Amino acid sequence: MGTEERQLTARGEERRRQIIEVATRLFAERGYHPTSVADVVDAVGVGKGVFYWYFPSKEALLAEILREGQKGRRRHQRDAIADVDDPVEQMERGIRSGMEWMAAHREVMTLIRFAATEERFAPGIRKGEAVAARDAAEPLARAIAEGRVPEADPDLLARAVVGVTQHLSATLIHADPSADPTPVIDAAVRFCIGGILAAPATATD
Amino acid sequence: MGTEERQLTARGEERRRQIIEVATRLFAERGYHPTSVADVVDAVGVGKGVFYWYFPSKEALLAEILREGQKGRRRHQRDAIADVDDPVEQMERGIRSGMEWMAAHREVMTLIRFAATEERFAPGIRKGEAVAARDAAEPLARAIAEGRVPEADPDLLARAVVGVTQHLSATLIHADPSADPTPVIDAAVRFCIGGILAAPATATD
Amino acid sequence: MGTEERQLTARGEERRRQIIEVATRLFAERGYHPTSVADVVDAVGVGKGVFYWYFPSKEALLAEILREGQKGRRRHQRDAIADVDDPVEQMERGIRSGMEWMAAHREVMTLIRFAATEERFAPGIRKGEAVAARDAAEPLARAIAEGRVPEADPDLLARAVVGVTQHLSATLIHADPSADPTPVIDAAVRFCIGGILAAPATATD
Amino acid sequence: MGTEERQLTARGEERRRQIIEVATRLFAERGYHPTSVADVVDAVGVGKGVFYWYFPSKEALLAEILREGQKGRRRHQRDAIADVDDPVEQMERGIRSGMEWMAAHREVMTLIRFAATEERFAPGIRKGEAVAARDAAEPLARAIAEGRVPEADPDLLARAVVGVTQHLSATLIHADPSADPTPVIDAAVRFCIGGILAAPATATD
DNA sequence: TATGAATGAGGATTCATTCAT
DNA sequence: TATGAATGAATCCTCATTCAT
Repeated sequence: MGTEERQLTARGEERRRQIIEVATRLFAERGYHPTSVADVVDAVGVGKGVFYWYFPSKEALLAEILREGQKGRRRHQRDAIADVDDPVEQMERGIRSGMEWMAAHREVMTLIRFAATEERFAPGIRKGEAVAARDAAEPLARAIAEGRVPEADPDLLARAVVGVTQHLSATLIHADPSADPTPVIDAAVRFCIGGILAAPATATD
Repeated sequence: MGTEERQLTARGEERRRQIIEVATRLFAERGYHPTSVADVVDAVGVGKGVFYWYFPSKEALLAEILREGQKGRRRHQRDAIADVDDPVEQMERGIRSGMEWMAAHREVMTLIRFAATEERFAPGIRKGEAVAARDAAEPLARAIAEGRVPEADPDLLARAVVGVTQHLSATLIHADPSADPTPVIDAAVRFCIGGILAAPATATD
Repeated sequence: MGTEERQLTARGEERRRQIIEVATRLFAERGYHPTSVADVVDAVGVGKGVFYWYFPSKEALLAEILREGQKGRRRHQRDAIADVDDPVEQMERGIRSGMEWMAAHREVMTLIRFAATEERFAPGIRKGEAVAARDAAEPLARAIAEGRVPEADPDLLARAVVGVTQHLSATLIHADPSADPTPVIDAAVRFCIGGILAAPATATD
Repeated sequence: MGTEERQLTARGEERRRQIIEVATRLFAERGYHPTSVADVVDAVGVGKGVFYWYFPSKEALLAEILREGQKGRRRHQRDAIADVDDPVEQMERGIRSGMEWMAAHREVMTLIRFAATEERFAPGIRKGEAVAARDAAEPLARAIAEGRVPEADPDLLARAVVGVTQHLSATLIHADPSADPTPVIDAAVRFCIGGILAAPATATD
């Protein structure tokens, strides 16, 4: 009976969640590798075996955290633009909601950024990023088709936006979690929309 | 006699450099933690003692790689704008040269991004980033003062630029090192300049 | 209440038997130590508690399998010679029936051979072997007394027979369970009878 | 640098041998699985890492012991019949020398018998046994061709001989290592030669 | 009877670092 | 300078067994 298909009771489900939360915090604080399984179970206050009752390996736990994180971020962003039609407003809302999510989940974001640098986890991250870029590229493509945004590669623009939002989150917002992130988010939106609307270089010549 | 102040012969200097290069590659490929000192010395083809002759610890080696990397990037960027006066052109040249450097040093960039996620190395990275942001903020501040760029926090704009360039490097340029990075760099420049020039939100109201 | 004296219902008896059979198979296939109690209960499709309801420990389960196996083999052999008086024919029938039993219980035989090599279980195996040797030695002693077999140590001859039959079972018959074991058994009988009837060394001088 | 191709110094070679010897003893005494690597290195009086300097794994160490053992037994047997031409005398000498080797290496023999019962090691053992059977079958085939031994499958006869010698070694000789094994060996030779010379069943009819 | 959950000692293995030569 | 060898703490993981329900 593998760990995967195990049917958990309510109590079990709670334990599992607890481990995920504690591990997310510790991994983000001390790093994935420097944090041992023993650290995690000690922090949870259970025996070592419990970990392996719920997860097949430390690696699988991180993979799950990453998967959940990327899924959560995507859902949050989708919900934020669900009731909007205008593609430019969708873009703005997407940027804003993405940053809000990151501000609220800075630990998961740290792990995602870590995972992107380690070949064992990078493929999963890249896939999630590709999905996110596709999500963001859709309104962009529409806006371009409508002539409201200059012709450009929507995937590239989407990735540029991700770069801005992720980096500002990581360096400015996460640096002081108690501060109000709104000004940074506003600035990020402005910057991104400006970047997207930038007339293509050729047009300037 | 500590490792730090050791006076190396020419041959020693070469060995040291060789270790740094091999380690940079291995750390970037497999991850810092998953790569053992044994892996490094085996790849270099020397005994373990050699490693500890040149570096006091594995951690110190990574720290050195990071330091060198950040220094190199800064120098490259400075050189690129040395003979330019116009702040807007400085910004553009800075963006461009920064991305060129990243394209040519993707292994070091991977390590920098990793190091930013691990508390042991993060302070050094943050310091380097702050310096980079200050460097970039200087022409920005000048441009703002000259009225050529709308009023905004130069540090924030600089960081947004770093986010764009770093992310596009990591996801688009590094993904296919054999492809010509110029189009991506051009688009990044356009995006960033557009973002910088974006009229402040207040102006839109 | 110890596990030993537990009074089992018919269903309980069946469960117990099922565990023994599954465990015998798994132990023989993967080895006793590499097979975990979890493997056994998973294969049976029950929870872990069930195991410890029927057996006090994994070790006790193996001991029981071994005891049952040795008892079964002995009974089978005894039944086979019950209605024969001639000691030489008894010997032949004993060899034949012993090999038949081994062919039909190769998993148990694997466990017996394993147990003989591990000090925790070896004493039990040795005792069983001594009994088997005594069983076989009895007709031998009679045949020697009757002058139909040259003077020799009956216990040693009995053990030689066990060696032949067990090894041929393990290497030739178990190697291809679908093949007809009769030719091998015939040859074993011939070899053993020949060995038993061999004139003592002294006679050759 | 894998453990395999490591070039050892004289001191290293000695260490390696020491580990093999201590492990052989402990594995045979307590069983392979119940003996931990820690037990081995403690008995040798070295740190835990030493083990993995010389062997890639506990399993590899056992495999090596088995390989060496089978090679040693074969060499011993070959040497014993090197200067003999007569196939019947070769058979006798082979049986005798095989048992002498087993008497002198009862620990290795215990491990071989254990390994034959565990699927991870069994293939190697079976291969070794096939070789041994082929070795023994050669003089047998010759004797049959010369009409000095009745027609029979030489491989089967060879395996019967192995069964006799191995079992008598394990149960009678190893039981009391201080006793003189000669009488048992003599009896084994007599039994085996008798078995080999036994007229085929068909001839009796 | 039965199960899911928990325990925690123990096991194999790794690895940064040191040391004798 | 350089190497092979050694160290031993630390790591991930397993597993026999127990327990609450």
